[in-house]
Amino acid sequence: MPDSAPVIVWFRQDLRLRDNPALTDAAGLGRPVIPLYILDETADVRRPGAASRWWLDKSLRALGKDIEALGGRLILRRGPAARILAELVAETGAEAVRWSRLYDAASVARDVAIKAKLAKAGVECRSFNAALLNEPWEVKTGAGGDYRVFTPYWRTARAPAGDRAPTGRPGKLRAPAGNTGSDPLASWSLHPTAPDWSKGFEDWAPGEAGAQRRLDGFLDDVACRYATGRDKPAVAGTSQLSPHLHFGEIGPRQIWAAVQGAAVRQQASHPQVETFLEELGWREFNHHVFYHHPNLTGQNLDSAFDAFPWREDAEGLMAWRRGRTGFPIVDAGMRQLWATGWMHNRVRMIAASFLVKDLMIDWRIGEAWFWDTLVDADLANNVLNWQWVAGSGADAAPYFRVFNPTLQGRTFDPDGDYVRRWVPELAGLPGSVIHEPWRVPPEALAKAGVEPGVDYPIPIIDHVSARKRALAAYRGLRS
DNA sequence: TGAAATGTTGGGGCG
DNA sequence: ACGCCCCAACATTTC
Repeated sequence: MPDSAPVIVWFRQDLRLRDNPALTDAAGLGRPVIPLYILDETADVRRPGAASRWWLDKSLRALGKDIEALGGRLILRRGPAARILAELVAETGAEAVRWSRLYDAASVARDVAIKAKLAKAGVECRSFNAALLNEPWEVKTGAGGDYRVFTPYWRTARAPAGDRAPTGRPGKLRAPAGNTGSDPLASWSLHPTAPDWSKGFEDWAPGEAGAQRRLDGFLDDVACRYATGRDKPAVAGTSQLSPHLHFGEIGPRQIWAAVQGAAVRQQASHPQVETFLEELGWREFNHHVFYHHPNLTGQNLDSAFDAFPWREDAEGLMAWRRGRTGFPIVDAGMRQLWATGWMHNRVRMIAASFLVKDLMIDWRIGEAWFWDTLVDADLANNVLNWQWVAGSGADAAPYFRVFNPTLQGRTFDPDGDYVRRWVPELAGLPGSVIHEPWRVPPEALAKAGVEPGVDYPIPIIDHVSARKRALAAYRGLRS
């Protein structure tokens, strides 16, 4: 290969410069580097939801600036990935392409086809792992199969099989000669207009620097009490790294290394931090299971659930989406999601349980809503976590485990601060009753300025009977 | 990474 | 002093 033939780095869900082996490899070739992002809305790959598109817009802007600082220029192109790559190869004389692997079936199929096509044209392609601690196919049971239960999976996968050290950032990027055409980012319309509903998203800082700040803040302050603090939605007790991880603005190897460093400094907090690592483990586990069962976006892992009598309930679904179910903790979560593109994990479980078990609405409907509204929407995590709640998934919560939204609220939001924040019409109620406004006497409600059914909905369903109905449906599956 | 129903135990009130 | 009942507290099981 001539020294002047460029190498293309095809960015996808690895929007960072550090610990990016595809970029490091390309930069190490000593040839001009063409960083590329393709907006491909024609592929079988599921199109990002509205919240994800908002994030992608900012993340690409940040990546573009970071690349400029190294002397390079991020090229933006829109269209079928195979065609765009072929065009760019023809335009620039590139003789190599580098990328980080994706693991969903549609992306794998696309990438395999692209690799074959480019190889045929004499372009050398190489892919790398930037997204996972372990490749999904590398973790194997004693019998050589794949795992479906988390604990034994994590026992195996937690131990580093190889080098888990993150790599650094390349120095200068050698720019290609000539001017390579690039779309203006704004022309992709990733940011919402008419209306711009993203006002509540402004606390996020998409991009590699924002991800690093988030990790540093977490390790300095929150991590040492993670196991106890993570379940309190009123408190910032989680890392909130999920969107950064999804877009690859930070990688799990970097988090792993940073946590090890921090844990050494604070011996006492090891169990707390171990719980956090376990959450990374669930992310790995989800990708592992999803890789080995690629049709789980539509199919139950446990096929017994194929016969489950899901209900049609347009009104209930609308109430759930809008945060108007009459169950304060559910409504608070759904409104936090709508406003900020994120929901605290404890509340995700409660809200998801409510949709699937109380309303008996198909988990796929909930999955689709989360996909559209979450900034951290990730196919493997979203699909498998929904199946986990529904009871159809891997190592799933048994179906009869039905969350009681009142008890969950009282336990995890004891003072009602989370509800008060996101359901302000209930803010005047004391914490002792804020999770069950229907039990507050009319005079007290009036005093708090709440008229049931006007300011705040009367519960759309009776939880006790809904629970019984769901359990009866579940029993029907067994027989 | 549940909740409710059911079972068991033991302290205290009481005749 | 003793048996009986009540019931809170905790444990177990069931869904």
